[in-house]
Amino acid sequence: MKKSGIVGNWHGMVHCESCSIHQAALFSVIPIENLAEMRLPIEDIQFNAGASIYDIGCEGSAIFTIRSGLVKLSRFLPNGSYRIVRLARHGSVLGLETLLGSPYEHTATALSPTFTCRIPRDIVYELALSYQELYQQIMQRLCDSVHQADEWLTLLATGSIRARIARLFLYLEDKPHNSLCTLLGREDIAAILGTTPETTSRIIADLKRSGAIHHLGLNRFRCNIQMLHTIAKES
Amino acid sequence: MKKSGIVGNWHGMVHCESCSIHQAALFSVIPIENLAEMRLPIEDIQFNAGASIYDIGCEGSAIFTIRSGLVKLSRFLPNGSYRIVRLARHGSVLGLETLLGSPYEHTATALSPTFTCRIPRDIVYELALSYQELYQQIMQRLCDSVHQADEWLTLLATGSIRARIARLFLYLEDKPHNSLCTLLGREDIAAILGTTPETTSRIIADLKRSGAIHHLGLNRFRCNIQMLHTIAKES
DNA sequence: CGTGACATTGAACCGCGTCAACCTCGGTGG
DNA sequence: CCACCGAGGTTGACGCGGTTCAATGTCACG
Repeated sequence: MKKSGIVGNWHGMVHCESCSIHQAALFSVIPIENLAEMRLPIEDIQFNAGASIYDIGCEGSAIFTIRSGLVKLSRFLPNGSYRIVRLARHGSVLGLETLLGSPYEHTATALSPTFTCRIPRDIVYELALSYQELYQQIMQRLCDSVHQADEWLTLLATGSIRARIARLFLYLEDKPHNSLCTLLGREDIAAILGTTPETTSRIIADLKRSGAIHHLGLNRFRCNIQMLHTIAKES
Repeated sequence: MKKSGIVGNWHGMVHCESCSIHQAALFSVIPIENLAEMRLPIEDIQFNAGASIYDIGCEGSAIFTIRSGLVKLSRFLPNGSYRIVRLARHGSVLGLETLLGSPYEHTATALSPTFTCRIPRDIVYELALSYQELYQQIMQRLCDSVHQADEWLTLLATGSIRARIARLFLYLEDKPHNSLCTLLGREDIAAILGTTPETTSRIIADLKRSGAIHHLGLNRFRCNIQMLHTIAKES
């Protein structure tokens, strides 16, 4: 899970035209043959678990596409506590606010080994001149972020902690591999739900006892979707 | 505060070129003389306090610019409770998700008499063809929404209810008319903060006693900004 | 003057935070 | 190879903050 390095590792320039997630990526609107001949200065950067991708308040000049991995976006309160406001995965784009001239609005931290493409802001501007559909793509991403944020608030910041944890399990469930779920560290869960690691731990133990989830080792769980849905509706 | 009608009242077509909030509006990027000759099918619609502007899940074909008034955007939970996820005021644009083909993602309800311009989606598409800067405008609005949502979560859904209420006062303060603040009904406040009307009422009474706020009648308050900031930092 | 919607207050209960002890497990060094 | 160590997870006891339910107060409006 965790290795030595804290900062991202540069791994050379990427070839968008042969990207594994091309069809899900921002530049999917650009014909592959054109991408191939453009030689864009897009870098492949990897982050170990725990590494920071960028920090809140920093003037950035690039966005990041996540090819694989899991990233948390956090914000801080005057009193020093913090809250995770979103998770980003495969296909997400981070730091879109820099396209509009704002500094980064979150601290982005890798939760698992994460592979990203760093795309300089100016490249996006340039491409948008020739490919107006790129605007649609960006608008779509922003719209998705708004939707995600609103759902986050209603699902994961409302009601009893028990219900929130059930909703988090359902939220994290790998839909393809049915009813399997990889959970985060207790402190991260607490920062998502607005509670404490202790309460989190207690309630998860409770869910295990009641049979709503089964521990498979190393934070992997098999979920009883039915029961979790019932609990999610409570309170 | 509340009159008879529940639905919006149609008040004729608007003249964008002479709009009171033109410089803050979506179409500010379009030269006034061009706006004048276009005769856009944009309607002026008013809503009384309590009236619904649109409902979550409905297929919409228009966005709304708020010329004046106050609007709450709500989402609902499986168990019937609901949460206010954002407030919109003078200059805000509602329903941008329809531009991307999604149904409305909130129920939008006027909290005070509200004057809006209803702009059909197709008009935006059309104008964007000639005025690409319009995309920047829309992206800016979306980005603002994301930022607002994230702040909402960290400020108004985190920490003790006492701290949240203090932050809400600071959030609602009319910056120009210093330290004055118009509060909402207790139930709406509760739906913003994720608590109950009773707790809200109790804590507001407490803040009055401690001198952090002074009641001026009909939900108007004069705030002691210093004290509120101190309380906002607690817990 | 009566009525209904909303705000306030009280009292009892309990969910959750807090603090502290203990356990578990993977990594490290002797 | 094993014993130790430290980080993170678990569990217990206790108290506070916030919910709940119910009664009462307040004000705008018919």
